[in-house]
Amino acid sequence: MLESLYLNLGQHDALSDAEKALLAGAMTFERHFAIGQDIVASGSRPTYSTLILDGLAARYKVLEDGGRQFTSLQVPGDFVDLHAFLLKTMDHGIVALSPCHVMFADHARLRTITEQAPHLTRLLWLDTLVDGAIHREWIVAMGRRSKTSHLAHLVCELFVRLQVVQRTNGMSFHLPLSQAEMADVLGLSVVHMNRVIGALRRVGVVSWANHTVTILDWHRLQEIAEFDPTYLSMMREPR
Amino acid sequence: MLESLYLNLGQHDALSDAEKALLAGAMTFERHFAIGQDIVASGSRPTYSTLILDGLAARYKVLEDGGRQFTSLQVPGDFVDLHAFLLKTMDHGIVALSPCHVMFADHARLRTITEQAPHLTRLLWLDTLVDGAIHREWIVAMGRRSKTSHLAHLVCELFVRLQVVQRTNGMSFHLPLSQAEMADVLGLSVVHMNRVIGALRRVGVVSWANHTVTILDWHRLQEIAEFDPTYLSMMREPR
DNA sequence: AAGCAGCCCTAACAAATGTTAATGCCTATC
DNA sequence: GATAGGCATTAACATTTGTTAGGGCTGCTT
Repeated sequence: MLESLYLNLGQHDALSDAEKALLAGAMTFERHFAIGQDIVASGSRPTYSTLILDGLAARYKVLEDGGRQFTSLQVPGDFVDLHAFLLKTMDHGIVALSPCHVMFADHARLRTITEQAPHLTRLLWLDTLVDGAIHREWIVAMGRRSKTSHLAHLVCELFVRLQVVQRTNGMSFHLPLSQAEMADVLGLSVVHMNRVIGALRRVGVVSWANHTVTILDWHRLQEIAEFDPTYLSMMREPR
Repeated sequence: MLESLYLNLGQHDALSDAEKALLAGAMTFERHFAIGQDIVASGSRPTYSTLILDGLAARYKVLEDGGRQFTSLQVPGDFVDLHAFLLKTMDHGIVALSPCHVMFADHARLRTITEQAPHLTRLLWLDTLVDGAIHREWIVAMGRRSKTSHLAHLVCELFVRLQVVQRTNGMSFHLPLSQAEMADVLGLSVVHMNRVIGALRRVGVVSWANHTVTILDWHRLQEIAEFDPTYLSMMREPR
């Protein structure tokens, strides 16, 4: 059940059986969310953190004019709101972009982990640090990359992250976002999002249909994106 | 000497004298950096984390075409690279934007803190979580705010963060960035950065000269920015 | 005093991106 | 099988943003 979480945390450093048991012990009930449902509401003060077992979710903020911006995409094995364990108040919402199967980790039990399992605590901390590293990469992409490069970078990132938790199929993966939702990821208008996707298709590095992205030329895609996965810390080493 | 750090961490939750002593005990030597010098190099694997005692620094990435993007601004009391304690490899550089007085915290002693001081560990973790929250706010600003609003938001954020560590002077604060550097914060060209600053001046909410920003109309500035400081977690509560 | 470099600022024009609107293709529903 | 709604796509046009170039100011060096 928690295989994705073990794969996610375990990519950075070895995870002992005792630590896996501690994680399992922190879990409480499961739940399913339908597309478009809020998994966590902005402004709430959750007493548990949400682990994605299956599905795709996103953090987002909404502005007064109705504009929405996604600030992250969350894949299976991700805690979508582990930060709320210490930040306490959610300053953004989290929405299900596909049907989501999730499980909740009780904050009181997470606190016990911080008191009794320092190494596991560091791995959970690390998980939120990788989160931050991804945010920084997004900031760079939004500020200084061409839109095509930004999109290419996102495709690279998602492919690699999904591969870690075994959600890729050869060079393909499922990406259930509409172009309007993609526009809210990149910060573009829907029309321009369509142009940019078209551009990436036209150069022949990806095919993209029926919510399935297939990377046709990984080398060239990585080149367009200037993608360097260092920021994902996928190296297994003592932490 | 570590007053700024205590103010920074202490804004979120009470910091005991014992914890202050632990922090002080983790510190090693100090150093000064001149404007433009790299405090931490991209690609390095530091064995200590850098605390700003005084000055302004920034994280940045450089793209192949020479474009630079700042991903955060760091003020006194901030650890600029606390994340490197667990991420190990720096995927970005950190540069001094003003003369910087810094102090280094040894990673081995930070590890000891994670093993013996759970509450302090959570506060350090929290510090990096606020970092992430700021990143998310920047992503929203870059993606969905007008450039004027983005700049206004940045001014609000800096003012509030500097106020916590007592680096404001009434409604003014020192901002030693050239417009070219500001452009690398917002992801704009220098020319457009100049236009946007001019726009904010013209509406009369800030004055901005000699590297000093003065907020003339906080209420209206906050309105333009849609600034809500929740994400900075400035509420003192048990963590 | 002259010269130089860095920075702010502006103008004129080019390119990227947004807006509005329309079309066609699906699929779900009645 | 008719209809409506959601989505991808395109066109035409408006607005924002970037590029290139240059002027003026300041502080520093020679």
